[in-house]
Amino acid sequence: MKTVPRITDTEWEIMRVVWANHPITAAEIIERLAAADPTWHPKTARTLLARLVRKKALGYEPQGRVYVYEPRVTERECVAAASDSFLERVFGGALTPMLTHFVERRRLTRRDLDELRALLDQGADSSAPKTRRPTWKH
Amino acid sequence: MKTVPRITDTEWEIMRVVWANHPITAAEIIERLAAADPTWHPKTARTLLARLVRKKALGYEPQGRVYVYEPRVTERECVAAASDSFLERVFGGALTPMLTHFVERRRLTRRDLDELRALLDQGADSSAPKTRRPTWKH
DNA sequence: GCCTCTGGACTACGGATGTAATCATAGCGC
DNA sequence: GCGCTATGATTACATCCGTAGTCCAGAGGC
Repeated sequence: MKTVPRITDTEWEIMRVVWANHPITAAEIIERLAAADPTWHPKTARTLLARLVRKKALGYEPQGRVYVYEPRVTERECVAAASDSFLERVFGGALTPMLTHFVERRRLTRRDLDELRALLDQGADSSAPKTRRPTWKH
Repeated sequence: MKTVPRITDTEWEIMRVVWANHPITAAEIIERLAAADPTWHPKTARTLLARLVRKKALGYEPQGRVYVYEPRVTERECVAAASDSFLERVFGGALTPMLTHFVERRRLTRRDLDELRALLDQGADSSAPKTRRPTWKH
């Protein structure tokens, strides 16, 4: 099982841009970041790009005198890793309480609910390792 | 809206022990941590306790010559804050994709599924907020 | 050809984090 | 009474993170 590098808060913003637009130059990444949030400083973005390369979350290819970036980890992998880590940290690994928590926040539209119901129906037949029950009651 | 202090990975382990067992002394916290994971070093735990007090996540009361700790933030608050932050970071704030992701991992028992279905049904009755549409896209 | 500008490389720096060791002090066993 | 021990206080320290600034070399304008 491949281990993905740990992506930090701000790094996620960069990764999302790259995943959605690769191959992409630093200049364009910076432009898109700034479009979404004008407080992004170009230097900061470049530093983070370098760090992501060092972490092997991104790769690049010199193209003339600039670099063109590519993800070296998929969004799926990273989402899965971050999700596992979150689940473990906050819910002690217990999946159902976590889902319960989110569903209870009731910010779901009727359509969301239908969608999820359909998903649950599909999921009904799969083998399921039991999740660790949390010590606290929900 | 009260802002809860940011609880880090290892701090969560301590907080879970305190939430489940307060009021509780440092010695007992350390004992419980070590029981769950023998690699916990007492000194490390004490450092983290001090930090959690500084962050006002915990409070204490001298009881003879030892401290008795109490949470100063509820588990609910912290779970909600951590969940929001996770949702924002990894899913850009989009709730349904997040739920979809977890349900798709198919680690749910049939009973979990039933439970969730029941929850969804409840949610459907109680005002599906089509007026309070969130700003983020699904 | 020279100067400027841009893009990547390297440097900076305070605060957070994980992991612990050292210090000082107050009881407790003897 | 006195030293050992447990407990909280203080200190340590390498990394990581967010946020930039400085340095240097090549490309282009003129």
